[in-house]
Amino acid sequence: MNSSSRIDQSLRAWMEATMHRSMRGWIRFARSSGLSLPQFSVLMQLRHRGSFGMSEIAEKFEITPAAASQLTEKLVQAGYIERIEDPSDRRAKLLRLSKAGEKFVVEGVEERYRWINDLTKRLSVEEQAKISEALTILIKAMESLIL
Amino acid sequence: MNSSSRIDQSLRAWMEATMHRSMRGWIRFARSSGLSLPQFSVLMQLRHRGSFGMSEIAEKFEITPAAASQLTEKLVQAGYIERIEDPSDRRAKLLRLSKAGEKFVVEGVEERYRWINDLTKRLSVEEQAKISEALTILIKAMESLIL
DNA sequence: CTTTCTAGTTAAGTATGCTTAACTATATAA
DNA sequence: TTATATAGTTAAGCATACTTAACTAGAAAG
Repeated sequence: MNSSSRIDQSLRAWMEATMHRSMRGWIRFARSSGLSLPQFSVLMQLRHRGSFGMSEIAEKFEITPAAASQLTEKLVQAGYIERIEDPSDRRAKLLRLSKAGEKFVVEGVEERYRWINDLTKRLSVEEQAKISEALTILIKAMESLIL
Repeated sequence: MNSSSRIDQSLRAWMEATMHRSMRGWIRFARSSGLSLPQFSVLMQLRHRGSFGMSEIAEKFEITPAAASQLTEKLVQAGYIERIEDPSDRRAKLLRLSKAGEKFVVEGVEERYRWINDLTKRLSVEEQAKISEALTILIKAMESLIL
């Protein structure tokens, strides 16, 4: 079986190790800011992909449009996102991060990934170069995988 | 600021990409099996760390002992974990995966990481070697970071 | 032996994220 | 123009993960 090849093993081991750490930080940050995990996820998606329609939120998170509407409502109330009318279709709404939402998410990401700094500090310049190269390859392969 | 160095950027980009994909698969698998995300997380922890006491669950997930008890109860009912008396302290319970639980989690991990296969198939042998080497360095650094 | 502390359970109540159903408003098709 | 489909909202109800409080049982300390 291919799944037990050396590189697959390494990738899995790395992901196991980082996922735990990252998830914990993520959940903590969301909670400490008074947001639920789904709410925070919506903000992350918005940051990642720019603006979104309501129905795309519903689809992405596999919930009903009603739930999506309620979910985003709270984020609007909190001032993290703006819900504007789509000029090309007046039924539709476009959701996007507000200035405050942008700031909030960036801070969250910063906090979640602070440990990466501690990690890379322990590496020599040559090691860093090797890893950068490897990750660049991986990211490129990942992108082509999605398409 | 150090956080904008090349390697940190690569690591973040890679983690952003993989986290999204992995999380989605994780949530899907948990849901499709009728487990909540916290319940599935407990199973993952048990697999990762062997057996656990109830209070450790509570601590790990930052919930009350009462909640931990209720959480695990469902997993016992479902036959995924065994709750046995700690021989060294008869108040305490040791939680561990049952045979069925073990099988279930392994299948879940398999499903979650299937895409890694698709990814590595796209890489040349040299690329794979480079990445394996890089990841090995990372994993080692990660381990020393935890200590 | 008695007191106090610790591990876990149970029950009742709360919070909330989700669903369905009914609705408004706009777009599209006949 | 009328009919149908689509985007989103609102309200009511449900499921459930969580809390607190009261409890049992065993360990540790006096």
